[in-house]
Amino acid sequence: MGTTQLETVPEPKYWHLKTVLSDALDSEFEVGEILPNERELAARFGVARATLRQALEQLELEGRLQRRRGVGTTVAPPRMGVDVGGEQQSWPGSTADGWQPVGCEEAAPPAAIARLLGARPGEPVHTVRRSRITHGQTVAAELLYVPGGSVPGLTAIGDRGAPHARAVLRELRRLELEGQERAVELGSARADDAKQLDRLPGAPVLVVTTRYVSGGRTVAVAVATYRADTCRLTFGETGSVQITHHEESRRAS
Amino acid sequence: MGTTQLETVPEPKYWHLKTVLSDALDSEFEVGEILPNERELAARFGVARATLRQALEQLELEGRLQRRRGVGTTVAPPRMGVDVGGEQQSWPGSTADGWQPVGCEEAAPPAAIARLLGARPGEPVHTVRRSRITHGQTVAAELLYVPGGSVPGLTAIGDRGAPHARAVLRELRRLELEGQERAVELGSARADDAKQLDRLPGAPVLVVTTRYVSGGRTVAVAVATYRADTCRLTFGETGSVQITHHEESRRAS
DNA sequence: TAGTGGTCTAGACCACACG
DNA sequence: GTGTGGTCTAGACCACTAC
Repeated sequence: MGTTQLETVPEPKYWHLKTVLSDALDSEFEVGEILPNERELAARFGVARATLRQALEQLELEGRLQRRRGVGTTVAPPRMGVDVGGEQQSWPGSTADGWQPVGCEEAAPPAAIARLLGARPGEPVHTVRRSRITHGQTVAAELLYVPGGSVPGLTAIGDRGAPHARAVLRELRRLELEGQERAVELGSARADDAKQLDRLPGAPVLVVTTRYVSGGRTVAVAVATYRADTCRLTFGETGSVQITHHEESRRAS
Repeated sequence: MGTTQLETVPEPKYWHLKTVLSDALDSEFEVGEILPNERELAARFGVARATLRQALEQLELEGRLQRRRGVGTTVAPPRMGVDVGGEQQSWPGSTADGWQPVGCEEAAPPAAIARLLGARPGEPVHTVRRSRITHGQTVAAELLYVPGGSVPGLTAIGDRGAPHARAVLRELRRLELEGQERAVELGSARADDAKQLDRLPGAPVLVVTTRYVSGGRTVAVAVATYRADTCRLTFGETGSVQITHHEESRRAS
């Protein structure tokens, strides 16, 4: 990537730096390769470390880099496409799509969720925690809120374990699914989700909120947080859209 | 929000600060209200301005704040739900959903797009630029790539204006749409998109890539960048999912 | 123990909006 | 001009990983 000094340009240094690094990643580095450390890079480009970090942060946000404390900065592989079910309506857990229950507890959902579920604020509901694992990596952490009224077959209060989580999902599948609504937005990982995703708290995540409707009522709400750095959410029938935004950004000359 | 000094805690100051500010936003501020400036806030909390900014950046990423240079920091309204068509397959521009053509030019698409379209690298295609305006605000900027072969009705090379963009869309609608695939990922705004969205370059955006299929071939590819700070993408039939991640984060006590 | 990225400081100057 | 957020610097120390 050379020892190029940055010229005096009207655009921010970190922005220019990002471009230079991005090009270098394409031409001079392999996926998984480790970059020189931040102090070294900053010196090489003649900028303060904070400025360099601003460029690295953007590249990490775009999924080009992966940084791990105590280890170093490596070139990230292209984002993996993760299907989040565009067409077919289905209950969570009905297919082997990489989701696996982690645990379950009875807890009062956030006020907004309680409102959606038509539950009294503060009333505890089944709260199933799941992980989605793709290519050996945890790509999403989910909380599924199920009011007791949706799964009347369950009597005993949960034992907080994966078996009980599976029982809740099993009961849910007995209902006829009439429809579901989905929304995607940007968020930052809470401490618990971050731990599950092997990221630091505050890491950028894509939050997928799903509302399950049966019998004209909202019977469950799922909030899944996907790692924004490594995932591309796909909705198509085949999921074969193979463009990454990173490639799109490099306009042809 | 008081003059509380931060105690010595094991968690990062900016993270704690974010929590404090978030609570203050809920209880002591109205939407649109302007916050004290950064130097004032930093002094009030006894931290360096850079540390305070780290907290503000996160809150802006989550759509809680809006910062404008030369103006100040204001409390953002809840994110608006923007429908990106979950069920119905439709050509772009077929309904009055807020999209409006801005211009059109003949240009060589990025290599990845050319590959998808089955076009030779470097071969120019119709490139339609559109804006999506919702509630008076530009929420998305889109580039729609249409190879000449997909719209044989068009003869003359474009005049780079909105009329020609409309002509391309009109011709596209003559084809029978067989299917479409969609993907969503996190990106940062290029300079041109940022300008269209009234944001600074590098602002976080949700990139929606759509592949349109007709006659077994990919006849068009659209890359739409949505403002991640102000938008929640909805895919449901009615789009009535009203939870925001911000509300979800505040777990009930 | 050595080396990495993560956090934090106390300044400085710049670009932009508004009166 | 004045005040705002945006950029940048040159340090310091901390938390974590791996040897």
